[in-house]
Amino acid sequence: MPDNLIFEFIERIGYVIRTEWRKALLEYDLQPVHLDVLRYLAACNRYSDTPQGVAEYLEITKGTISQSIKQLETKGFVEKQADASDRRMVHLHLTEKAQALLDKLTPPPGFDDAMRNFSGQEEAALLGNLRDILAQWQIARKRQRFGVCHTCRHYQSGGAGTGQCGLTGEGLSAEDSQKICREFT
Amino acid sequence: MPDNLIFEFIERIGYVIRTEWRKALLEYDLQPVHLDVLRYLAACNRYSDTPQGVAEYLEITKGTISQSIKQLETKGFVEKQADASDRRMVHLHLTEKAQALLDKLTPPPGFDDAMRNFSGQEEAALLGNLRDILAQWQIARKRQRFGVCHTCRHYQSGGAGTGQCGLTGEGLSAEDSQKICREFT
DNA sequence: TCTTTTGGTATCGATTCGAAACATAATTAA
DNA sequence: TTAATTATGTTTCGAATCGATACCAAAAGA
Repeated sequence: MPDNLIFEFIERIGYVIRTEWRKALLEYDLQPVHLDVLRYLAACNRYSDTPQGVAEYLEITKGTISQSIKQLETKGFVEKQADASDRRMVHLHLTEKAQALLDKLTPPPGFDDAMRNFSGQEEAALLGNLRDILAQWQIARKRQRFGVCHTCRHYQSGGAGTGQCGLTGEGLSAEDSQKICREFT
Repeated sequence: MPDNLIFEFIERIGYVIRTEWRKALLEYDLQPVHLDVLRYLAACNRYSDTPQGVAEYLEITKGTISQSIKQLETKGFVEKQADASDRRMVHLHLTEKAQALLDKLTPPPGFDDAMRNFSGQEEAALLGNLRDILAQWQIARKRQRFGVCHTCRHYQSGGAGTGQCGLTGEGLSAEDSQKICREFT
């Protein structure tokens, strides 16, 4: 059962990642879920930086995530900004304090050292395999899909990495195009 | 930053694993930590199937794990057995109900499908890489080491997969030798 | 206009988790 | 032997997660 072994190792490494994070977060008086939220906000685009977007990505109910965001706001890691056109919506922005925390904890202490013996070729192969597993699994799960903007069906290239979203009509910078979008199709 | 990308993918797959488990466990009225405990007990040997062993492996305080084990016992997934020689110690055994749950959830639904396109060669390479990362990281972390019995310094081979533990002097079956031990050195 | 949908918040109960205190048994030192 | 220390496990406390549910307000549709 080689499939099972691969699963076991990914799961165990994942567990160690969470353990390292949990211990590191104690100093900041934060819970694991808070880091998950911050990591998502750092990676998502401006259509997806709302409580609902966080809830869908983390597959947690919005009522629950509302509480976690409240904590993050109180502690100065997140700022809320009302949407200009839709008064129901709230956009969430990371503070510098949050960015510093992410820089420190991604990847967690020691992980990079563990990769030191890998060649560039091995890394590329490993990365490709992991990407495949995740992509195939996402398809099998048939869940709400999140994807990187510039690989979306709505994305219209405008050259030099910039583009336009066919769904909203808005222009997208090169940076925008690299981020995760909840409207991804 | 290819290291970072590899980390990101392992972390994300790990997150999806936990999400699938969390949803599946709702039906059984169990929390994620309960499955972690059951998985450890299924993999550890008779020197390590105690509350303390669980706590060390999961890197959670023993007071916390004591509560989780209480739940598992009440719900019929675990049975406690007093140690014959040390009256402080308690050994934890999985019930058939627990074994059935593990069989169903490991790996979680859909994961095997995601591996379908891999060749035997690719799988072997991937497995080797993951094994390396975990091993190197464990060394870098310098934490309490857990390891498979037959790779331990105390293990003395007796042929045909069986052996003897140089620490306790006890005989070890072929099955024992494949399990995780907290006395691993 | 009326209804439905969507985004967000608030509250409840069960549970996790770290921390600390505690009880008991085993081990070590005097 | 006796006393101090260490190890295993339980209990209790407070803060937080999480699912479930109800609720409010704004937007979208009929």
